[in-house]
Amino acid sequence: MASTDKQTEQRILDAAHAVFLRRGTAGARMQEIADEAGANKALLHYYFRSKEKLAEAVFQRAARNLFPPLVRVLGSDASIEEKVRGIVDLYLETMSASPFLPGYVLSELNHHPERITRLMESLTGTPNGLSPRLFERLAAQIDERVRAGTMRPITAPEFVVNLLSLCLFPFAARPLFSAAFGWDQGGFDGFIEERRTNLVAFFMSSLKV
Amino acid sequence: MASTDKQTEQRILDAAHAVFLRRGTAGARMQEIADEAGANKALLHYYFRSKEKLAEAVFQRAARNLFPPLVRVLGSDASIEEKVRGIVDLYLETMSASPFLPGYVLSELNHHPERITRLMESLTGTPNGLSPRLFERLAAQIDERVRAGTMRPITAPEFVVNLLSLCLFPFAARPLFSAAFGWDQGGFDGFIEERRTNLVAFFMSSLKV
DNA sequence: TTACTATTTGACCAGATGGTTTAGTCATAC
DNA sequence: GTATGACTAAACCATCTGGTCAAATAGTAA
Repeated sequence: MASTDKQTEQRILDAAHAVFLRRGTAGARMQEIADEAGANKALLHYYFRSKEKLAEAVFQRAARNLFPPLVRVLGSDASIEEKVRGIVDLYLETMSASPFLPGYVLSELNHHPERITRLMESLTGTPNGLSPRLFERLAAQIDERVRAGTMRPITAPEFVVNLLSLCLFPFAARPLFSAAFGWDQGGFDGFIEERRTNLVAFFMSSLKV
Repeated sequence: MASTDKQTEQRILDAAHAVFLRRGTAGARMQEIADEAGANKALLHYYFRSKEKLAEAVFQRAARNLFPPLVRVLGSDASIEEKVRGIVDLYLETMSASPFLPGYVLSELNHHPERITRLMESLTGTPNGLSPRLFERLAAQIDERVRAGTMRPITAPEFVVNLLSLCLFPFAARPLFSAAFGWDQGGFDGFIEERRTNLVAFFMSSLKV
């Protein structure tokens, strides 16, 4: 129709994104994606050769949406407080817009470990699985404060794991928490909204000596 | 052969548990479950009518493994410190034994929200979706300390969400973290082992005024 | 217009999958 | 010995699913 080139491919990718996220890769059906894209099933294969290729494209896109900003913030020259606030803001904002993202990405990484290699490469830039470089700056900042006696000792991985856990888990477990605390959509949104300030306070407080 | 009644049914359930957890419900195949159970595909339908029923059974079993202990600890008369330590120990221990559990349960809850109702009922005992009762005791304990000025203000839901996030997320995101920090199996295990003490300290520290 | 390419479609296919059935084996109980 | 219930093996079925193809439909340059 009116859709030329990239228009259609993008439309398909968007539809695939939506369907894969809500059904999971194995549970997603090409037909449903086609319907959601307002397109023909054959057209999906015209642009992406197979379901697997399409899934890969969606995953890469989702991962690119999720991790590079994190690496950027952690590797920056901002202070620890700024980094914490930056990451909390980043994730609570992003995930509010697409709440299925964390669960989807984690599930994919569990079921397709081979994707992790490529993912890490695209994050570090280097083909090797070198990781420490990513958190070097952060580790140095922590070390500095610990030596100065203004922060409880904590390793960089522990720092990152804790922060990401606190940011992402509530979204991955959203149906559970919503049921447990009797939240509707608004209730959950309210919780997240408050969390933008509460979480920073909680996390920074945990670092005090 | 030598296996009577429950023996076999249990064997099938175990196999289904393993397969569903590592493939996800949609990705699991009845044939694979049969193979893993050392049984016939027809036998699966002999004990459980359909894949859906089998999946339901596995989920209920997984959930019963995951949540009731939590409710028990949180509702007990133990002090806040004891509760935190209890939950950390409980989850880091349990999840080390079956690392796919958190990801599986979260994924299921996202894809089959209708199961939550039944789950909550079995947790509270009541058919109604009443939640506050579960955390009443905890809320009172927190309130008490906040009034006494020995604890930063925090709501009971926030408390629970944070604690669960810190306990469960590392397992759900284990492939990611392992790749990011260059951990092999032993590296991850070591991290979790240290976490048993670190996490309690981290969490309690975050509650200080 | 014509010719050529990119895009789009509907019909179709082969294999996989959940599920059923049939026929029969093997203990154990009666 | 025979009836019963657990179990197996294999064939079978209806449906679903990913994937293909030839034909149709723009779109565009000559």
